[in-house]
Amino acid sequence: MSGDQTKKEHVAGDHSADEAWPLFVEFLRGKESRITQARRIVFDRVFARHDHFRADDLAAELSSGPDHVSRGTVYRTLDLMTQAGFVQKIRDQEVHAHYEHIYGHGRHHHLICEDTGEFVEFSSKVISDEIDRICKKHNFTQRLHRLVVFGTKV
Amino acid sequence: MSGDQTKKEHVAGDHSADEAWPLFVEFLRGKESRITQARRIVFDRVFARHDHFRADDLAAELSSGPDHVSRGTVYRTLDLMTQAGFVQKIRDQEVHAHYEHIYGHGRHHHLICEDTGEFVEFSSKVISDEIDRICKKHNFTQRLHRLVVFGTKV
DNA sequence: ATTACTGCAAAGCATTTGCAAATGC
DNA sequence: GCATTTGCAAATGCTTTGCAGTAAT
Repeated sequence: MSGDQTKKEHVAGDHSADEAWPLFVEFLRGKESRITQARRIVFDRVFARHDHFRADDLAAELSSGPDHVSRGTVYRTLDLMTQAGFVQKIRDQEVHAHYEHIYGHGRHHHLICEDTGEFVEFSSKVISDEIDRICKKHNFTQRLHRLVVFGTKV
Repeated sequence: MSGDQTKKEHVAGDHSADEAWPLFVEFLRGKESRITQARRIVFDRVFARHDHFRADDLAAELSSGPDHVSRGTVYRTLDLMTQAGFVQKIRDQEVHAHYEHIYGHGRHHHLICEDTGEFVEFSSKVISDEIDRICKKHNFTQRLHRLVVFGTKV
């Protein structure tokens, strides 16, 4: 294992949720939204996990047991937490699979404007070389990579 | 408009489909699969488009009219074309949204092993700097970027 | 008390699948 | 003629939503 691989060793009763919670409270107050039990439960569970997770899994996890929170509320809370910047949705914008034909195209990447939906394609040898280097370092055989930049065209 | 933005000026009766078709035929033969009308229609339509498209849109487009092909067949053909390397699915692997909490985490990217599902996180200043440079060049204000590398861990 | 939030179950929606009929070989 | 593929419609699986009841302010 390569030394710089991000390690995530956290104890179960991680207290980062406790640290972060007041910030979420502030965020909710700012939106005239309420501080509820269900939101606290979801918030804690998100911070108890230190991996990527699916909204669906979290919802399933919380659908039974003492800290019961319904599916709908889990999704709604996750959305709030995303707005507040506590979680990131790994696949924002792209709700469904998109395709493009690549015959005769070079591999390229996209700048996607969140206002208009326009996109600009670009490619960069600097980036592909760097990715090659990183893969080599991690003994990883690359099949393809994908880079998307979200923002706004000024 | 920036000069190097990829322009895609193609005439309607683009002939790249005709050029590429024999290769697809070869691919299908190699799999003992059949060369059918429906496949040809989908193939042509994909090449007639020069933008990103959704499988669903294409299916809707082909669900009526003279060149009728059913939804199921569109999806199945798109899958074959992906295997054959004529199209790329912009969002492969990730069928549903994943989340991760980012409080206290630096922005990072992932190498995802397609065999085991394992992933390695990494970050690279070289890459973020290059992206900044490209955004600047295109007068683009970046909100976030996402980079994923698919492959196998050896 | 008022208003937002929750739980539930139903609706949505892209995608997949089963199966009888059609088509390619 | 036989096997694969198609079309259709039903099923799937995640996500969203409407609404009546519940909790927060």
